[in-house]
Amino acid sequence: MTKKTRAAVTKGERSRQKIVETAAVLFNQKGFTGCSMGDIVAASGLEKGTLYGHFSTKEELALLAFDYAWKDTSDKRLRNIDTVSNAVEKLRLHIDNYVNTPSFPGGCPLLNFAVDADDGNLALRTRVRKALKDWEDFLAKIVEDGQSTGEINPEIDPHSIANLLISTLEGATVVARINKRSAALGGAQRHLNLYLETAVRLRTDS
Amino acid sequence: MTKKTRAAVTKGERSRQKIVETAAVLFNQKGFTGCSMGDIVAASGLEKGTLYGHFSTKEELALLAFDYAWKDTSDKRLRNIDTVSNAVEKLRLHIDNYVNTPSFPGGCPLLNFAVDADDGNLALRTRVRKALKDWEDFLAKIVEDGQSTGEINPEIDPHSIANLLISTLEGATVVARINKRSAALGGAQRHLNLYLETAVRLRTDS
DNA sequence: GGCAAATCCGACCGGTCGGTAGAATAATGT
DNA sequence: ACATTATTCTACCGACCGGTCGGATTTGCC
Repeated sequence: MTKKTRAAVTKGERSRQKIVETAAVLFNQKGFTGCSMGDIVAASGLEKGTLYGHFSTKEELALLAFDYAWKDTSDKRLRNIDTVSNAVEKLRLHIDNYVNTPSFPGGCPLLNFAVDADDGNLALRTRVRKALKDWEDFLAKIVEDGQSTGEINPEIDPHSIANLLISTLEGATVVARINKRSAALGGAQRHLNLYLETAVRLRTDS
Repeated sequence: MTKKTRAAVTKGERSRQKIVETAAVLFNQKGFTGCSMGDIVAASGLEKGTLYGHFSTKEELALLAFDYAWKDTSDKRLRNIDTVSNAVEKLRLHIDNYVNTPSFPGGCPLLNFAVDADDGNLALRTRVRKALKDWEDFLAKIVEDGQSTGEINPEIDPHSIANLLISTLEGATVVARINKRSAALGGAQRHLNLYLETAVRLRTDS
């Protein structure tokens, strides 16, 4: 039963995971420069030497932390999207997930890391850019599929729609965070849904 | 000619101004925690003792720096708006100013300081919130005036429109910054202009 | 020119930063 | 049981952090 296969997970792997989870929250809340390795030590319960046993620099840890935070965020926003076949309905559900699902602690990681890493820190910026590209491509693909089935107006560029959805949602997130009220998010949702129905969805009659 | 009135500005005031200008750029580019007082010393040409002769803490300087950066940004976005009387035209011009005027070094200060200061730093957050409120009120006022003159659909809440414009523009700014391409800003402008014409402006005929 | 006030300089402070090294401990294969 | 390896802990490093302070220098006024 032991063989060469390990018992579930090794202890080091568990520590490693714990560090990434802790760092993801802290970096997302306080920013890369605003969060010290000491903060992560305090919050994780592990010791500094242990952290550097698993990751060689603060930046390397930040990259993994972003990946973790973004995967969590991304999964939430994509929930149940594969259960609806209608393209416009997929977009509406995505918007609803975005607006009504509690976010990763500290708010949208894409926003936080983007603003945090836009000066220098090339590796982190590249990671953020890829995350945005994946998101945009995912939405554009839905639109393209909708255009193929004749459900969506074929005259609109899929990437323009994707960009608009992302921009509006992220912007509303910024405003909502400043105001500490989610009104802006609700407004964005209403606006986008109306936009989808009036300009994106292809009218089959009238 | 000398009297008690000083010759233009005193030297201390010039230094003070230089410090604020330098700090505004640096804080906006690198963030509050990402920018050290040493950085400001190096960039301003003045010495540390001088900085603390004018400002007692880093945070106090950051408050003034934000005010400076925001005033500069705000002025640019409001350029020529008082020269047009039409409400929708004012909004369109504002959007155009936002999209096509080169921003303060480091990007929109509202965005940068908001993300930077959302953990702790109450004073700075309050400042940011007020800046957003002023902006929102300014746009809402234009909409209200437009409703009074019968130019704008009276059924839409002025603050909802203001919020939507701000959210969309700021979100496009985030996306554009990540991509290092302004495509998202152009897309946002086109979308908002269309929105203004189809849903905001009150049709007088048809 | 002289004098006081305003301004500036730069060495210095304790604390914290990211990062390191090696001893101590826990897990594993036989 | 034991040797080996994987993992963690503790103590420490030089650099830099925000902030201080007394002396040097400039400035405005008579």
